[in-house]
Order: sequence, then structure tokens, then C-alpha cells
Amino acid sequence: MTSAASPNESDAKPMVSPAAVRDVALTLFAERGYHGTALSQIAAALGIRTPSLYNHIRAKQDLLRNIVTQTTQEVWADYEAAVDGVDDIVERLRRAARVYALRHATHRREALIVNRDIASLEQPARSEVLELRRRHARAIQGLIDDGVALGVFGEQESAIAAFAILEMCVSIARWFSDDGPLSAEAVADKYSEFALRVAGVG
Amino acid sequence: MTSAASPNESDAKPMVSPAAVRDVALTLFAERGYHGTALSQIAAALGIRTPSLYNHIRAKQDLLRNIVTQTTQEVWADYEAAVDGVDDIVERLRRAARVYALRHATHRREALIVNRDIASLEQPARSEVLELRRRHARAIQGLIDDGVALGVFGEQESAIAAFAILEMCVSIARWFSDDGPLSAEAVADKYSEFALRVAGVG
DNA sequence: CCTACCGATCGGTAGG
DNA sequence: CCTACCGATCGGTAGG
Repeated sequence: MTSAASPNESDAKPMVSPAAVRDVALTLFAERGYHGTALSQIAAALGIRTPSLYNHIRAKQDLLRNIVTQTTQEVWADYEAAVDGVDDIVERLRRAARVYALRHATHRREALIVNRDIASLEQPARSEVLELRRRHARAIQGLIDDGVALGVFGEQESAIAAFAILEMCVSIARWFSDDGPLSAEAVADKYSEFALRVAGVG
Repeated sequence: MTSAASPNESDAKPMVSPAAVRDVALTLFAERGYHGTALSQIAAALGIRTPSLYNHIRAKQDLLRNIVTQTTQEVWADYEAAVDGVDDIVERLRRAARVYALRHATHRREALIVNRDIASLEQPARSEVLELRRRHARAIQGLIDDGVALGVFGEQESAIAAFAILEMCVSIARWFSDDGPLSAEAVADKYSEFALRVAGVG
């Protein structure tokens, strides 16, 4: 009885790591919010006592900052990769919306936390995250402006349309399930079509 | 110096009421979330001590329940009034989306709380609110189904389109300002157009 | 990884 | 509307 216990839960032995703490925090923050989650709950889910968490993290706030900043940076990297080398403006917007929608179906917990607990993120991280999000929104707005200039998109209110498209995609995190009838890819395809319609394509 | 002090803030005298407590709670819950707001902060904003709040409320949870249930009921009443007596299916969806969008521009704090702190609402209120929201979403989905059956709308995935439309409107609460270039009515008009496009009109 | 413990703050009550 | 106070819980530290 000294080795190879069950992976986690109440009566297990070892098996805790910074990544495991982060994963539990991801689940609980997404469910109850940052302020609604106590470190004692994270510890309990891992089968350890609260002070033992400090072998893996330095502070509760670090968990939030880690989750939110990493996710936001990945969103921007996704965007750049999605439009890189693509010339057609319809295809650029389609891909930008698609990759954003896809992330919200495949990283639901991260998305819920980013969009709910940013106010709980301390400075300077909060400002950095907000700046990166603004850059993303402006990029989407720029795509719409480009399409309008080319006579391909009809929506003149590009800033509002960009917000509407992004937030529509964010909402996927609130209902998507891997057990549902549609795959993450199918949902992403559908939402990228919605995005083009909002931009006034065709 | 015995009567008629400034309306509120630190050095005022009387002027607190259940409605005033609710209004401050609305602002602080919207800013920091339910669990992120302490009753001591609400009291401080009103210029009174924490225990004095209990002359106006019975518990912190009552404030949240009051805000969330009232808002949700108003949303449903808005919907029913908006489509009542309207036959044309395009106009029905336009009005349903318009009134929902308008509410999110004119009741931003309520909207932010409803969409962020429902998990903090205790039972049975939470189930009641979620049921009413589902009814609303199904009603929007029904409008899309009707339009598709009539050959007016092109979007077959009516459930997903309904969610996308609703959440797009919700997001207005995250950026709208009365000081911005567009009025609440202009924004509501724009979003109701977005809604029709998502439904695949024309 | 633990027990023991810290000061601070939480929502809320007693009793004016 | 207040002061005084309650038990519970918070994030976090000491010291193994």
C-alpha cells in the first residue's frame, strides 16, 4: 500500500503538482468565481490540507493571473496564426472568428474565468490583459473596415460589429458540451458564418 | 444643521432607504461581483455602519435575489409585450431582439449581475430564474423556427442562433455608455439588425 | 506533505 | 441609526 494509489480524490497518497492545482482551480473558479472559491476547497478537491497548497503556488492571486494572462496571450497568438498569409478578406474574418469560437468550445473554463473575473485580477496584470484584448478587438474591427473598403462587407459600424462578433463567440463557453450533438469544430464553423453575416457579407 | 444634508456620501445625516441600499448594491455587485462585495463596502458608500444595513435588508442574499429575479421577470414581460399582436415574423424577431438589446443598454448593472452572479444565487431562486431564461431562449428559437418554416429565415440551427443572438445583446452591457456616440435606441436598432442577419433573413 | 496558529474580515445579532 | 460583539472562515506563515 505504499505506491500507485488512485489518481486523486479523498483517500489517495501523492499525485499533486502545480499543474494539478491549476487544473482544479480552473474548474472551481469557472464554477463559482474567484472570490467564490476558497483555497480550502481547492485543497479538498486535491485531497490535501490548505497549507500544503503553498508547496505548489505562492498565492491565490497567482493562480488567477496565470490562467488569465496565459489565455489572453494564446487568444492573440491564435488570431495572428489564423490570418497569417491569408489575403481574401472574407476568409480572414472567417478564420479569425472561427479560431476564437473554437477556443471557447475547447477551453470553456478558461474562457468563463477570463470573462468573469478580470475585475479580480490585480494590477498591473489587469491592465496588460485589457490592453491585449483591446488589440484583438481592434484587429477584428480592422478586418471589417478592410472588407467595407473593398465593398465586400456592408456593416459600417465596425467597432460595434466587432464587439458583437467576439462576445457571441465568448458565449459558446456557457453552453457548449462535448457530449452535445455538435462538435467543437462544427460549432466554430457555424459561428464563423454568423460573424460574416453580422459584418454584412454578400 | 439639522435638516437637508447632501443626498449621500460620507458626512451626510439620514437619507437611507431599502431602495438606496439596493441601488448601491447594484453598482458594487456589478463592479466586483457578489462575493467580491462586502456589506461593509455597501454601508460605507451609504455613509452608515454595517449593522445599520439590517434596518433595510434581511440578508445579503436577499439583495442578490431581489435584483436577479426582478430583472429576469422584466425581461420575459418585455418579450411578451414586444411581440404581442405582431404578425410578421421578421418584425417579431426584430422587436424581440430590440427590446432585449435596449434593456442591456439601459440596465447595465442589472444585466452584468444576472449574467455573472447567477451561480451565487441560492435555491430555489436560481432554478426559477434559469427556467425563465430557458423559456425566453426557447421563445426566440421558436421565432426562428417559424421564420424558417415560412421560408423567410435561412438558419436551420435555431437553438444555436437563438443563443448567439441573446448573448450578443447581453454583451452591450459590457461596453455601452450614455456618453458614447450612439444612443441606447440606436444601439438596439443596430443589434436587432444583427439578430435578423444571424437568423439568415433575406 | 502535516499540525498549529496568525490577524483580518466576513455576514449577522444583541440591545439599545 | 449606533457600539459592542459573535462564531466562522478567509489567505497565509511557522516550523517541522
